Amino acid sequence: MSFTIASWNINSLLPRLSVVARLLREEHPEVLCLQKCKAAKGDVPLSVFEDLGYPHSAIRDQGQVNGVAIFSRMPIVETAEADIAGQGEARYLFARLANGIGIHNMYVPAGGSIPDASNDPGFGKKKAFLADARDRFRADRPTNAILVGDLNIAPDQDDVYDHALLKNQVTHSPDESDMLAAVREAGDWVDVLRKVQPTGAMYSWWSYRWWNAKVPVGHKNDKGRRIDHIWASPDLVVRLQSAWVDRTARDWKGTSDHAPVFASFDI
DNA sequence: ATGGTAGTTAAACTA
Repeated sequence: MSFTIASWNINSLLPRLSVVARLLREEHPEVLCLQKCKAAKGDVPLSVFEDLGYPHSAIRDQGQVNGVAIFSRMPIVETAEADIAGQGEARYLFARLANGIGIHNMYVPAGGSIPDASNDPGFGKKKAFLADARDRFRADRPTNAILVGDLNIAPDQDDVYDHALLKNQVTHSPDESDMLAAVREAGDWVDVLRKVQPTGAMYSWWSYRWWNAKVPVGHKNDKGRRIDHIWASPDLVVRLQSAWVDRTARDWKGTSDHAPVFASFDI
């Protein structure tokens, strides 16, 4: 049996219900994790997802900001929230599926505009979030688990279109890349997108300002960054079939500035 | 490419 999970920073769910529906109809993953829903829980039309074959859901909202959600074909048997770093924001949601797999859906703070906590409190908030996430996984090592989300960090050289330019910018600075590695190592997580494609350009986000659909992957004007991630615990990595970015969804009319990322497992 | 676009919301703010 193949189990496919998708993750997408949807950049406001309500104006993008039609693109979400298109993704689910075309790719029909078992689970879809969303970040940045920016919708109050009561405003999410669950019937739309039911009609698409996703009757099970878990939503963590924060009014019209942040917000994460999990939609599933199979029942969700357990959910948990965590207030990471005590920031009081809706950026993390856990769900255990009926097949036993635990899903960690995470939306790391973007981190301001200067990659230095003493000059930008936004970057300090990002670092505090990552430090707490690291400590939580160190204390409770995940098994039979998948972590997905917009982690707002492109850690490797090949995760950005211009390493020399971006190494001094938020999303690709050495400081935050090191902290992301610490989170991953604390949980013994494996980056499955890079397991499938260890080197070479791979991006998941392009600014609305700089997106150019005509530019091929890895071209110098393909101004993307791989900030959306899928990690798996070692016991699931041995079941990994494939992992990919659906870059075509970035071309759709009225879509998010992120592309959805996928991983499939032989369960 | 120190400009540019999009969403929420009604003037800036975040991304």
